[in-house]
Amino acid sequence: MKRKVSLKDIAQHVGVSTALVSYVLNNQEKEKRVGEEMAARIRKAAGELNYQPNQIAKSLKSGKTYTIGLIVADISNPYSANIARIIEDEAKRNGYTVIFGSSDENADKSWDLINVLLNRQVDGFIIAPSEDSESQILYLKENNIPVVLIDRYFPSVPANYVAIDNCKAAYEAVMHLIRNGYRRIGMITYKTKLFHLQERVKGYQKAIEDSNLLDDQSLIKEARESNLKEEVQQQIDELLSLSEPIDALFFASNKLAVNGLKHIKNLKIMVPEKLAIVGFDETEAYDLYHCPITYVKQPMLELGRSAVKLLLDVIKDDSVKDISNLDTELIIRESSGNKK
Amino acid sequence: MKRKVSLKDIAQHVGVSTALVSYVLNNQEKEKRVGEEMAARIRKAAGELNYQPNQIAKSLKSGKTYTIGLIVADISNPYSANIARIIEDEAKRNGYTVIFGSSDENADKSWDLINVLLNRQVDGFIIAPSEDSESQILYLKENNIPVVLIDRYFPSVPANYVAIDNCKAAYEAVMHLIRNGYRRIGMITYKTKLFHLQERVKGYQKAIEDSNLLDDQSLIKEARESNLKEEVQQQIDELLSLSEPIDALFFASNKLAVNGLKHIKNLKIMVPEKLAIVGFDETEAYDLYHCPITYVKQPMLELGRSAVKLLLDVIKDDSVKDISNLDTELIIRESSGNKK
DNA sequence: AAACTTTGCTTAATCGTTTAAGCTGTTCAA
DNA sequence: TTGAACAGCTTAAACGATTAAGCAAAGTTT
Repeated sequence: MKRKVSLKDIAQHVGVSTALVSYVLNNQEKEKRVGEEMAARIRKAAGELNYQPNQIAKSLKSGKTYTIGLIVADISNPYSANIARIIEDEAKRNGYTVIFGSSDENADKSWDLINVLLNRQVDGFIIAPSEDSESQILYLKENNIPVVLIDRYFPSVPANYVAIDNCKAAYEAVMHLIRNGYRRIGMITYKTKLFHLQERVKGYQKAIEDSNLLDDQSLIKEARESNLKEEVQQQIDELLSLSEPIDALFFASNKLAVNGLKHIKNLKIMVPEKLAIVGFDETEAYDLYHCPITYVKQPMLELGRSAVKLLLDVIKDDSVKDISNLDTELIIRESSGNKK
Repeated sequence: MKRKVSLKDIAQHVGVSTALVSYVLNNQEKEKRVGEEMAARIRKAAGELNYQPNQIAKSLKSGKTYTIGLIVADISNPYSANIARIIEDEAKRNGYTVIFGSSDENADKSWDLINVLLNRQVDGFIIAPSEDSESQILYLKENNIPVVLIDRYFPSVPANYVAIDNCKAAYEAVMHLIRNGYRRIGMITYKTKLFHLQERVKGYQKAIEDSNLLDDQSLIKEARESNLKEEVQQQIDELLSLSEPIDALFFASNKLAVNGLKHIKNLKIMVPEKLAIVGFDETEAYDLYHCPITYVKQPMLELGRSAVKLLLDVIKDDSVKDISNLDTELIIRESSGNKK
């Protein structure tokens, strides 16, 4: 690799010290009293030699890398990829670049990633924390490393976060089903301690209670990420073969919904006539289902942008802001239509 | 932010020079003849102080950042996100991290990104090049900056690349339709000069010719990325209202296919009875369509991994390897079933 | 003309590492 | 008892930038 042009090269080329070159190229000519003619010569040389400052050297000196570490569950998941894209754009708009890593919902991997990124001196983190990673967030906070949580957070860990009101979102989704005449509503979620998913269950339960429906715990099924496809299939089978089978099904994520819908399609169950469906989060797959799926839509743009803005604020003045939960929107389509 | 522990801190703590600490922590104690007891004390101190080396400083010294710059069209696109994830994993396995950027198929943005990443001293690039970005690749090559192109390449620009044989893949997809009895096969592609998409058209045409079907240019439609939804709809309408309408449709990408399928669903056209469909690239959306879509599957894992391996080879010894085109697989499902 | 002030530049330290070169003291062969 | 060989450490320069401090020459004030 051809060695890059450095400040020194310009200095030698013009016949001055590197200090002068640095002043001029950082537009400090006025404050630092650099001669007009000299400044012009330096700028000209920098242009001719196509000088590009070495950010690594700058970073070492300044202690700032203008880099954000982004840790998501899995960058190949549409939800993560979407957020990543928005964060990328907002970061770029502010002169930051993004280094990312996928934790696979695994606390060990997440810890690894945090360390790798810390060693690369990221200025701060945006993290969608995985289960059992409370201590990692605490560690960052204790060391005064700027962090903003996104999508999820731990009620036990005081930290800046940007998220939706999951309980409310689930509540509204289920209430919508109830209003449309459904009475036996099943829910499929992940087997996890993650607070935001617990909240979705809580919202579901609150809607059931508020509507004086039978609060039947056996209607709530928990699938494990590791064996998702099989467990979702089995759980749908169970929900459908109850003595009082379900007439509606609420999925706690788009991945769960897509897996479930494949099975429901194979079973040739009429949606929404026999079974109404509401999903969580967007995916283009919802549109291709024979009857478009109703789903809870998160304000992705706002989530991503707020996360970056909040992080940059924290990086700037280290103060803890708080962010209110963002509102979701229920996109109502045919899959949750009125019960015949 | 609490200042991090540096080599100097350890040195002072133990009462030795930083050089010694560096030798020990880099496991050069034998070569550099460091006393056993001393080495142990240094290691102990490093552990107690929780020393983490500053990669920025290392990079400045070594000229290596162990960072790969990844430029894709759009990280929120499932194809890009998938590749990104594979690249991330393979990079991590080799001690590299990934900085990414989305070019939005725009040469100016791509040039911006290259410069930003160059200033951050990435050791090399993996790029899915956008239209009209030949000069950028040439620039990198001229400056001996390691680059590997992925998914796409320019026949006019000699460069390392990892890609599939797009012509062959399209040929096989269309031949499959022909073998199943379809005769009027339309194709929807992007309006672009990008070689890999031209190749897909070429493969389509070759299949038509080899089968002695009517080579009708009006069956090939080109939609513009900027106005995709509307143009795809209109073009499907056109293809269906020809005096001799199409009985099969080949989409050059998954994004085109998903947009097209939404329209076809709204038109209530029976697939594959009235219209057979073959798509390009995977998406979970294909599975939820009432009749699962046949598609060309790229060997994503191999593409991503080969790209990283090739790049690391180039970084190591600067020699130009060549990579053969990888094979695709046609995943045959109901949407291209035998013509009744 | 002496005493400041201003202008326009240079010097050198610094960030946290790496690493070639040098310095001391011990051991051992001749 | 001299000096070569070696073990075990330190010194200092370097990577490429930033920036406080200093210095010489010219200009201004009294």
